[in-house]
Formats: sequence, C-alpha cells, structure tokens
Amino acid sequence: MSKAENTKQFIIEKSAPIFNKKGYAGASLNDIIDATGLTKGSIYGNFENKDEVAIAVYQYNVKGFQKRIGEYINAKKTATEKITAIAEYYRDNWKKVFERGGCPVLNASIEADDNLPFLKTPIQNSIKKWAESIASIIEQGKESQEFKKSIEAMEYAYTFITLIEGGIMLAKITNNQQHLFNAVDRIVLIMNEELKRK
Amino acid sequence: MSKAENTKQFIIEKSAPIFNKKGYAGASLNDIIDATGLTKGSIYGNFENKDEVAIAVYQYNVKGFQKRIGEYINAKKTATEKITAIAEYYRDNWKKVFERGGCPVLNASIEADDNLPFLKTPIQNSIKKWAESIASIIEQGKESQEFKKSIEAMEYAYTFITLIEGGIMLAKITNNQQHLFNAVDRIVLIMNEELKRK
DNA sequence: AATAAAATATACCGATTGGTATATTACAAA
DNA sequence: TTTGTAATATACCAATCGGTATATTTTATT
Repeated sequence: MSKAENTKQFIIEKSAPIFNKKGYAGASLNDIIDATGLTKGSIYGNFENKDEVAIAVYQYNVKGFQKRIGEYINAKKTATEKITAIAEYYRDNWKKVFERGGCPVLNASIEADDNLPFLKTPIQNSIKKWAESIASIIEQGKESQEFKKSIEAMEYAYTFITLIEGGIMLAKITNNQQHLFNAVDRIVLIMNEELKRK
Repeated sequence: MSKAENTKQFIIEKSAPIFNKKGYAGASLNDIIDATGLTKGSIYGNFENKDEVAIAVYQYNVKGFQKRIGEYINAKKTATEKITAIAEYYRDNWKKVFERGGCPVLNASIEADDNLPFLKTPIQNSIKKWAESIASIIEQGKESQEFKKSIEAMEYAYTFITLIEGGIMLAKITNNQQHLFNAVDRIVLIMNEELKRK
C-alpha cells in the first residue's frame, strides 16, 4: 500500500465512528481533522470532498459489520445453525454495535433517503447484498432438507433485516437491549415455525 | 389563540416536514425562514432556540401521526379489528407517510440516540406512549376473550413497533413499499397465531 | 385617537462550514 | 546526494451557521 493509500485508509477508520454517530450532516471536517490529527490539506489530498469520505466510510462500516457477523455464521455448518448464529451475534455483540453508533445501514438509510442522494445507491446495494447473503443460507437449508422447498428465501431475508433494524432502533433509543433480543429471537422462531420441515 | 400562539403553531407546521426530511442537523434556520416566509426575529421571538423548535416540531409530528392512525383504530370495535387496522393504516397511507419524510419517531430516534440528548426524553416518552396504546388494545382483547390471558401485552406491542419501524426504513430506502406491507402483514399473522384464543 | 405592549423585521455578531491555492515536507529514484 | 514527485501542512476564501440587540410595526386597551 502506498503512503497515500495508507493515509486514506487511516482517515476512513478514524472517521468511521464519527459519521456513524453524528450522521453525515452532523459530522464536520473539523471532526475528521480532530479524529485523525491530520490537516485539511491532507484530507482533501486523499478525497475529493466530504461526500467521498462519507461514501468510503459507509462502505468501511458495512464491510466491518459483514466481516464480524460473517465469522459467526461461517463458524456454523447447517442452515439452521447459521440463522441462529445471526441472533447469537446480536446477543453477544449488541454493546459493541451500540458503542459504534448502531447499525450503519440503518443510520445511513434514515438520513439519506430524503436527503443524501449520493449515498442512496451504495446503501441500496449493501442492503441487497445483505439480503442475498441471508437468502443464500435459506437456499442452503432448502437443499439440505432443513427448510421447506416452497419458502421464498428473499422475502424471509428482508423480514429478518426488518426485525434486526427495528430492534436496534428501539433498543438503542430506549436503552433497553431486550427489544433487540426479542427481535432476533423472533427470527429464530420464524425459522422454526415457518422455514423448517416438520 | 393569541397572535403569537398562532405564529408559533404556523412555524411548527411549516417546519415539520423540513425537520422530518432533513433531520435536526440538516434543517437550518434559513430553511425555516424560507418555509414560513417569516424572519429570524419572528422565529426567535416565538422560540428560545433551534432546539425548542425541533422539540415542538417532533411533538407535532408525533401527535399528527397518532391522530391519523387513531382514527383508523377507533373506527373499529374489537381488538382483533383494531390490530388489523394498524396494518390497514400503513397499507392505505404509506405514500403520504413517505412524502412527509417517514416515521418521525424512527427518524428522530436514529439521529438523537448518539447525538441530540435534548430530544431523547421526548422520543422515549412518545415511544412508551405508543407501546402502551397498542398494549391497551391487546389488554382489551384479553378481557373480551379474543386473546389469550397469558399474553404479555407490552412485549407484543414493542414487537409490532419493531416491525413497523424496520419495515418503513427498508421500504423507504429501497423504494419498495412491499417491505412495509410484509412487516404489517406479519403483525396480523402474529396476532392470529399467538394472541388469539383457539 | 393615544398609548402601552406584544409581535415581527432588520441588521448585525463571532464562529464554523466546506473548499481551495499555495507552501512545505517526506520520500523514492537516479 | 541530488532531484522530481507525491503527500501533507498552512493560510486563506466566501458562505452559512445559530444567535442577539435593536428598530419597526401591529395589536389591544383605554
């Protein structure tokens, strides 16, 4: 990695929690400067403008999340265990997730949908990718005879995301992680009651 | 209503969609000035500062939502019908909700939880109130023998809110209202499968 | 109609915003 | 070790930010 690429990565990593906590409009260049210890010239030498930083930070945040939950999922073999691992991930890591400012997908979605067109496409793509990765687990379950063949994998994937995001929002604002636990428990319940072959 | 009270209300109404779309950090005083046609002096003659406007606008947005969904719910008699009316409300009004910038509770929650302490208490109170109003419907259903006596009303109320908020977020950012429909359909499904006496 | 008070408008404030042009420093190749 | 270039720092910009002090207008009371 070149020095510039290194600095670029450094800026992204240091700015990541700022954008996720304060939002795009709330995160100022001075915040980035303070967090990195760099100067304005260095920021703008590595990024065209604030939008570019925001996009890079969003991608970084999502990638980090994918990696962390992916480790949970990939440690399991069966589809049943993998879906259960999603719930386990949030049970084990809700605190760290909250400390980082919550789910980057949720945060960016709420701010961007009416206001930040340049962020919408990256967000939409990341959600689609996320849903597809859950759907592929469900498809695996169908092939392994764990789940019913008639199941619409993508529909259930989006339902799971709905529960996760709603649960995070509710748990975070009320300071009560139980709401998130209930949400992810329901994912497991839906799997057992609707996906599983009986 | 005095003239000042009138102006205050006028400012709130005109600023409401701005705050709900742009967020607190994104909505500037100039936005409020443009939307109202008033001047800075008039704004600050009726509100102490921007925070006060934001709080008043949030209360107004929530109150409006409560009124509109309340009309749907109060038009029904049985608890079963009332819960179903929640789903019907979003099916019928998703477009208007989206045009207003989405759910004010969701929007404000995401922005405030790490960033706007002055808004957290109003949000927490409105969520609690919302959950209690759903829970009271469930309690009504328990008394009328529609629902099982063993049901934890508040827990289900929060699950329904989780589904609604997650569904709105997903539908809005993907431009696909079906995600919201699936979420509210699941509320009805949960009612039929878990709340109802068999 | 005169007057007091309430409401709104005007004009300004310092601080901060995102961004740029230029100067300086660090680094790699010869 | 010199030299060209890449990377970072400094210094500045106009515009906008939230907020305030004061002037003006509108309204209600007598």
